[in-house]
Amino acid sequence: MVYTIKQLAELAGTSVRTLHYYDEIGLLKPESRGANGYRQYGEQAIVRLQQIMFFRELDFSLEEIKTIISSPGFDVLEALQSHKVLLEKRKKRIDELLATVGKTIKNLKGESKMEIKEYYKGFSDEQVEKYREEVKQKWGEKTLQDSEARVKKMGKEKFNELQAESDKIFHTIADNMAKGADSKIVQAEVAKWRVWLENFSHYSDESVLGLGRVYSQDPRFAKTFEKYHKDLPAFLTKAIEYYCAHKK
Amino acid sequence: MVYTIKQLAELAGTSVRTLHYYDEIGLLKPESRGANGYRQYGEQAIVRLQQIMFFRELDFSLEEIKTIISSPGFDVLEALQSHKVLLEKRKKRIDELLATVGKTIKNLKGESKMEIKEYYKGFSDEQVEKYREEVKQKWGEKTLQDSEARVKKMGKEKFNELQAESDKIFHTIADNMAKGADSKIVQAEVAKWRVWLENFSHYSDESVLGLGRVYSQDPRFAKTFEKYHKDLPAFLTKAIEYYCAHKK
DNA sequence: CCTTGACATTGACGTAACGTCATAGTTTAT
DNA sequence: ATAAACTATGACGTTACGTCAATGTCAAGG
Repeated sequence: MVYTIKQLAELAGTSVRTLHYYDEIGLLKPESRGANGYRQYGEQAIVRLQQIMFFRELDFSLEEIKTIISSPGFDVLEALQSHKVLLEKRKKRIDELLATVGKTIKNLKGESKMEIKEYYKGFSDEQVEKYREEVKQKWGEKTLQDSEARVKKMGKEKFNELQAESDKIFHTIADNMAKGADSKIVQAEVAKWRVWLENFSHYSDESVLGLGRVYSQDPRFAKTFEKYHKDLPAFLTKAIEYYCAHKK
Repeated sequence: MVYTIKQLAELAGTSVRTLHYYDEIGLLKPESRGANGYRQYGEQAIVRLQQIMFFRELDFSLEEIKTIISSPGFDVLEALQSHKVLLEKRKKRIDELLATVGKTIKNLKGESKMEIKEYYKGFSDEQVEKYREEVKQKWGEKTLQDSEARVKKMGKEKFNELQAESDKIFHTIADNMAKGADSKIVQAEVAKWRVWLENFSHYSDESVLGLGRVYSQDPRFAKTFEKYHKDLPAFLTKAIEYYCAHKK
C-alpha cells in the first residue's frame, strides 16, 4: 500500500506541512516520488512516523530524534519499551502536579499552610530529564557496539584491506596539500574516505563534520595523521569542512 | 517578602530570561523596581507565576494565558479546578498512548494484528483540545458577566451620567474631525474615552484596538456613531488606531 | 580603597518547528 | 471543459525563549 502525503498526514493526525518539513530535514523521506514529483509513502513510513511522534510527545527535539532513529543500532521494539517507561514517569509527574493543585486549593481556602517552594512542585522534572539522557546515550552506545560488531565480523583480511585503502587515501591527500583543501583531487579523496567510513557504521553528515574536527583536535588521531605529514591533521579538518559545506 | 529575579526564577524552576520575557510582554510584571532598576517581585507574583506555569504546562500560549488571567472575572480557585480536570484528561491520554505502545509491541512480535489507524491512537487529543476551548470561552464570558454586573450595580443615575460623558466625548470628536485623527484635541478625547471604558470592564490594549475597528465595521455601532456625523465611525477607528500606536 | 565575582540591566540576534501565504502544476469529478 | 481538490516549492512570519554582548551594581575580602 502506498500513501499520498495527505493520507499519511490524516492517518497520523498531523499536517501536510509537517511531513514536508520532516522530508526537508531528512527525518522522514518518502519511499519514492511519482513521475509528477508527488511524494509516495510506504508501510515503513507508518512505523517510522509513529516512532517520531512518540519521541516528540516525550519532548525530544527533531534533531535528537533523527540521530536516534537513524543510528544503526536502533531497534523499534526496544524503543517502544523506553517509551513505556517515559510515559509512566510522565504520569507520575502529572500526579505530582495534581497534588500541587490540591494543596494550593486548600491553602487558598485557608485550610492549611503551604511553603512557597511547594507552589512549584512537579513542574520541573529531573526524573524525566535524567531518563531522557539515558535514552539518548543508549542509542549512541548501541551505534558503537554495532560498529564494533561489524569490525569483528569482517575478518582479518578484509580489515587489512580496509586499512590499506585508508592509507592510500591519506597518502594521496598529504601529497596534494599544496593544491589546497578545496582542490578537486583532495575533495575527491575526501569523498572516497566518506564512503570508506560506511564500512564501519553509518555516519550522518553532521557526525562526519565532527569527525573532521576530532582529527585535528584529539591528539590520538592527530598523531596518527602527523605520520603522513605534520600539517595533515589541520589540513584534513579543513578539507572535510569544505567537503561537508559544498555537497548540497 | 520581596524576591529578586533570580530568587523567583529558582523557586519556580525557570530561567531569568523567561521572567525578563514575561515582563516584556506584560504577562508578569514585578511589583516595583529598586532605585537601581532591579526588578522586585512580591508574594502575588508567586501565585501568578504558578498560574502561568499551570496554563503553560497545559499548552496554552502565553497570549492566551495573558488574556485569561488578566480578565477581570479571573478567579484562581476556579482556575485550579480547571487545571485538575485538564490534568486528569492528560493522564487518560497517556494511558491511551501506553495502550498503543503495548499493541504495537504485540503487533511487531506477530502476536496480533493491528489496523494502521491504531498506530496513532492517543496522539491527537480532541478531548483536551475541546476542553481547552471551553476554558478559554469561560473566562471570556466571565468578563462579560463581570461587566454586566458592574453596570447593574452602578445604578440608574450613575449610568446616565456615564452616558452623558460619552456623548460629550463623541460630540467633541465629531466637531474636530477636520483637524485630523492625529490632532491633539482628538487624541485627548480618545484618551478620555479609554479611561471611560474602564468603568465597565478592564480592556487590554489589544482589545481597545479591536473595539476601534468594530466601531466602524459593525453596523450596530456604526449606526450609533453616524448620528453624530456620517463619517465618524471610520474616523473613530483611525483615531483609536493612532492612539494605540503612539502611546509607547 | 580596590578589586573580584556574582548578579542586575537592556539590546540584539539566533533557533526550532512548524503556520501561512503565494505561485504554479496535476488529478479527479462532474 | 472546467471547477475543486491536491500537489510542489519557496519564502516569510511566529512563538518562546536561549545566548551573547555591553554595561552597571552590590557585597565580601585583601
